[in-house]
Formats: sequence, structure tokens, C-alpha cells
Amino acid sequence: MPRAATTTDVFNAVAEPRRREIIGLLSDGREWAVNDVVVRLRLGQPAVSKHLGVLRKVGVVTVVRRGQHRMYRLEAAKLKPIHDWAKTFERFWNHKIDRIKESAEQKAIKKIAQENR
Amino acid sequence: MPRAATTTDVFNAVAEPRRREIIGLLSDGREWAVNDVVVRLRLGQPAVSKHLGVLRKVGVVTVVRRGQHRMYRLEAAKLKPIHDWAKTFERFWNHKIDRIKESAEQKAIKKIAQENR
DNA sequence: CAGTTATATTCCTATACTGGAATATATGTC
DNA sequence: GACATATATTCCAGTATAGGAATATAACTG
Repeated sequence: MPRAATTTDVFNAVAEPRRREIIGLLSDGREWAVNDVVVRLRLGQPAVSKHLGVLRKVGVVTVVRRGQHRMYRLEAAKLKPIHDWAKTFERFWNHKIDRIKESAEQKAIKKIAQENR
Repeated sequence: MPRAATTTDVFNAVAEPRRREIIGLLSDGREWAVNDVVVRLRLGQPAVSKHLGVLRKVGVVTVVRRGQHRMYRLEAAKLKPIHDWAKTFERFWNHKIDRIKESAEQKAIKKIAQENR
């Protein structure tokens, strides 16, 4: 019985460290050509092409053909399920959001205090 | 060249859907015995034991021996790297934290308005 | 069109993994 | 100690995949 395919879902796609690196590159908001990724990650072209293929399959990246170039861009929204999943365990660690709320409340109180002065 | 092992890191450990399910069970804050997971997930005991073994290896769960029972509990902090990683792409989707701030400010203003009434 | 460049895909190979049957090990009860 | 229960581990078998060499396909330039 085989392991879940890398293209099963986003979780499986990003499990591979190299693919997380690629996602990190593309998160600069720009489009990257395959060869740019090749140079940057010091990987062979076939390897990069294959990784991008996986990411494309799960929708994390999209590709635009520009002549002989294939420009890849990140579709970050597709990573949200991972964030959402991990977020369900947030209550077990630092209550970061609570802290943000408190901080915002303090600021608002201070602001109003100054306006009433 | 093999795929990254499931015990390489947390990302690889949770790529497998069954293991995410197990984590979901343990997130109720209680300790679960292997057999309880078996019954709940309708999986065979060896399979559950192996999945728990992977999770234990990466530190996501810990085990306490209670006589012939092995009680497993979640170490949710170990999932934080996933949240943190996904979070770096948050700026690409709904500005959720901004919304929390606004909401908190609104509440504070309302509270003060009532106290001054 | 020939030659060049970009890149997707195939080929190759060894490894890892999934579930459950089977087995080994550990603990409990009478 | 015999028997029962809990569970870790081994065995089995077929599949998927990583990287890079090789190849196929697509686009560009002169």
C-alpha cells in the first residue's frame, strides 16, 4: 500500500523541504522562471521542473507561458488550509492573539483618554 | 533517491491524513490509549501503533506507560513550526489580524462609551 | 531552416511506507 | 503459573518518489 501521493493535498505537497524552499522563493510576490529557481536552489532543471509540477498540481503555483519561458507564481491562498489546521492547536501555545487584542484595547483606551483631555 | 522520511520533520509527519486525524483526537487535551484510537478511527492496532510511533519520533506526541496501557498525549507546541511557516504567507490572504485589532478597538470604544453614560 | 535555449517528461534506481497478518514483548488477573 | 489483554515490532507486497541523465517538445534568433 503506497504512501499518500505528493499531489494528494497541500500537506503532502509541502512536506518535501525543497518544495517549501521553492514556495519561499515565490513568496516575494514575483514570477519566477524555472531556470531562475534552478540557479537559486542549485538543483538540476528536471528536479525543479518536477517539484513545480507537484506544486502546480495542488494549485499552490500557477504558470504563465511567456515565449519559451514558463513563469511561475505563488497562489498563497492555497496554503491557508495548512495555517487553518495548525491554528486549531494555537490555544496550546502562547496566546498570541489574546495579546494582540489586549494591546489593541490598551491603545484605544489611551487614544480616547488623550482625545478627552 | 527516496522521498523524505515521515520522521524527517513535523511537516512530513502530518502529511499523512490518518496522522492528522490522530492529532485531532488528542487535541481534546486528554490522554488516549492506543486501543481507543483504534476503535475511534476504525483502524487496525498495528497501523495505529505505527502512526503513533511516527508522531512520537518527531515529538508531536508523548507516551506514558500505565500498566499495560500506553497513554498518548499531544505536544501541540511541536506543531507551531507549521503554523509559523504558513503564517509567513498570511499577508496574501484575508488580513485576519488587522480585523482582530479593529474588532478589539470597537469593543473598547463601546465599553468606554457605556461607562461614560 | 539550422542552431540555440527553455523546460516538460521519460528512464533509472534504491528507498520508504501503508495496512494488516503474524509475532514478540509487557502487564494484569485469578 | 496459566490465561487474558495491550501494544510494539516484524513480515509482506506493491506503489510512489527523489535527483539527474537522457530525451522530447516548444519557442527564439539570425
